[in-house]
Amino acid sequence: MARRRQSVTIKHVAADAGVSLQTVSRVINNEPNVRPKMQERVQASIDKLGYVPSIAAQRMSGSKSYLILALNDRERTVESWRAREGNDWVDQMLLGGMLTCAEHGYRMIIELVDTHNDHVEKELQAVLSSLRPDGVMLTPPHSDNPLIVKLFADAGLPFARIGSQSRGPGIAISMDDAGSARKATEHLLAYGHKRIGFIAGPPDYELSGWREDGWRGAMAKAGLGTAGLSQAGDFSEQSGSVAARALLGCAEPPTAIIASNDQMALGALKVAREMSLDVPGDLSLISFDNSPLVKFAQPPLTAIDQPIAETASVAAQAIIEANRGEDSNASSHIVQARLVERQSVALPCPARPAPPAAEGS
Amino acid sequence: MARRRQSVTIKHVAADAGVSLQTVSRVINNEPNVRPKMQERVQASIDKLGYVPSIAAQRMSGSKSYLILALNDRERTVESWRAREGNDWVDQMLLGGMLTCAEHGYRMIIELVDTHNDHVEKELQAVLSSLRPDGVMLTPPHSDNPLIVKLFADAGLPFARIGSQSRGPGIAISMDDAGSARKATEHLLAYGHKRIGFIAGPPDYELSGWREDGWRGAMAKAGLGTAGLSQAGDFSEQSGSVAARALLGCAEPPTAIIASNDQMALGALKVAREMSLDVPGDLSLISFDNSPLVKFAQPPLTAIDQPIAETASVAAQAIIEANRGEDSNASSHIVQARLVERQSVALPCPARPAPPAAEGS
DNA sequence: ATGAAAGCGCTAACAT
DNA sequence: ATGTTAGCGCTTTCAT
Repeated sequence: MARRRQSVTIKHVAADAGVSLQTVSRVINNEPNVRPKMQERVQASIDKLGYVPSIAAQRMSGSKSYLILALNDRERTVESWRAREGNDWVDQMLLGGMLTCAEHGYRMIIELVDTHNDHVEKELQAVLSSLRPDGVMLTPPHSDNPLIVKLFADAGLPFARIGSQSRGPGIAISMDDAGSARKATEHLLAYGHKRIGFIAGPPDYELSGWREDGWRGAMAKAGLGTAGLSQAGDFSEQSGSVAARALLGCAEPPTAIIASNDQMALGALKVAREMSLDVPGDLSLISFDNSPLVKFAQPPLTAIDQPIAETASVAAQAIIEANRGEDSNASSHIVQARLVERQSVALPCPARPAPPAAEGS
Repeated sequence: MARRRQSVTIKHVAADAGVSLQTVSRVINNEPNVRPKMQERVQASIDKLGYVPSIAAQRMSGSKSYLILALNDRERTVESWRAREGNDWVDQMLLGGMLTCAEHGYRMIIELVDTHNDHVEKELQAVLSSLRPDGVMLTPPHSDNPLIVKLFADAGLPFARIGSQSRGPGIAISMDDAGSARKATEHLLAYGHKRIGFIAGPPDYELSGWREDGWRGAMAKAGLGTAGLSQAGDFSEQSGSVAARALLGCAEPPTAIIASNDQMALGALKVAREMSLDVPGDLSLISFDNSPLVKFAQPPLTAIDQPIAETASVAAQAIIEANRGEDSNASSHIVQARLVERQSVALPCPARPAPPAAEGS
């Protein structure tokens, strides 16, 4: 029962082909100095015996581990899994990252890190020691964590910072946050909205700022003010509700709201319903991320799609290139996001027969 | 830039503690024959240097790899990821499997296998050779694939067959499919339904049969017939619609339907809407799986929750136990599923003030 | 263009 | 209870 079948090693291949281990190694790694005939003969043996090198052994002798780590925030990830609300960013990372890795013979391993813990560094160092990955993908909010970034930089390990635009070590990969927010704002502007509210994300996520900047920029360009039209949340539905209440409760409420993520948009939608505001009749709504959630909302929400899969794919490619020593001069990438139109945007309320306003018309 | 920081090895620890490599090794692995004093001294050095053994090296010298493979069907998984419809079984497997693995110092790696390929065996053999995992988790429809099962059995590798009840090598882990279907049926029965339709899954999934059996059993026990009340689908929404149309279009249509998965239930829901049948007013509906999808349906669907996370957790534990040589006498596990009540079940249509029936009252 | 030898970090088997 | 030796499967020197 315990007799584990001895698998075929480089020795078997060498013996079968009647060559030295070295030659087999050269063939495996596509190294020069092997005559086509040899190459062919060895390859035949490899195929015949079904030989596949052990990555443990490869790694041991100073070669690659063909492992790429994807670091996610433990608490946030586990919570999202438990909530079962259809948030699928891990799946999208797998879709983009794992498949791209596989294409190049790499493997992606998800690792959850506990940032609250004050031994983050130790924890990460431990993962590196035990797995010796060839590269790492950082996701927000780790992508801009100086401690973490420094650690990988010092380790001389290629790493990608997803959702980060800051300069510094590692490859920064972001979607065009400001541009996307601008796109959303312009979409609303085109519908004739003038008072467009914005629910921002928490300040420890850099992208919160970019998205807000994009909105502000588009408003300014249209000659519109933004005073009293911005509220910050923390990405939770709850906080979206609070922000929406503040926005909609003021003297001159917005006719449209852009929320920095789906959850907060859903929170805003709830508040609209409580206030008997029809979406999109009385209030237009655009959210960021486009997780499955918003497709099933009532009404389905128009959203900026965050291209997580593509981002992860680009990250994987960049890491693999770095591994090959191709010091890709591009140390930062931008992946474009697109606006997915659904049914939460319409002409602004005042443009249609509206209920009498509370005061001053 | 490329100067990869040399990480600390067992040698450094040994030198620092002034002992032999072996002693350090014994401490790491909690082996006997180390005096508490020594143990303490070595541990101090380990902590001080932040030493963590390299799993590559451990694996090389005949020890474990601390890697557990989770095999998923490539096509089905990728399709589900691309569809972005909130189907979260991969996340749930990670939630249950990965966290449990982590608790025991193991790591879970997701691997997608292409069953359509006729070299499945080669593909799997290659993964085994390259990764040398300590165990494998099989998911449907692989759990009952004789070729695959035989391969792992021959390799002497501990493996779990998730969603399988058949005897044979490996640890079979299933939710109580028949029991759950019975539970769903009884729930409907309790509401007074007599004609309860069933949309079965495709026959290549063994659980399709069990679920149908459970329904049939409960009906029989209640003295009710099932003739003309069953239709098979293939787990797609489309097939659910077809099945529902067949069921609802007959002379004596059911007042309630149980669908073997969420997608098919959604298909049935769509048909009900097309036929102007109110759910649950005119038709009660219960689905299987309880993916996020059904929470957001209109109305939210009552469903049997498939406890994927717990199942994966049990699988991981079983594999790890097998690794420890604890030949757990339990070669099969059953994880209970529960019924989540939402708003798609009500009294049967004829029991309430109903629109005049087509004929016979 | 090929092969032989040394060693990666660790543990199993054998001393002591 | 501790240390020594050999070897896991592979790649890197360094020969030839």
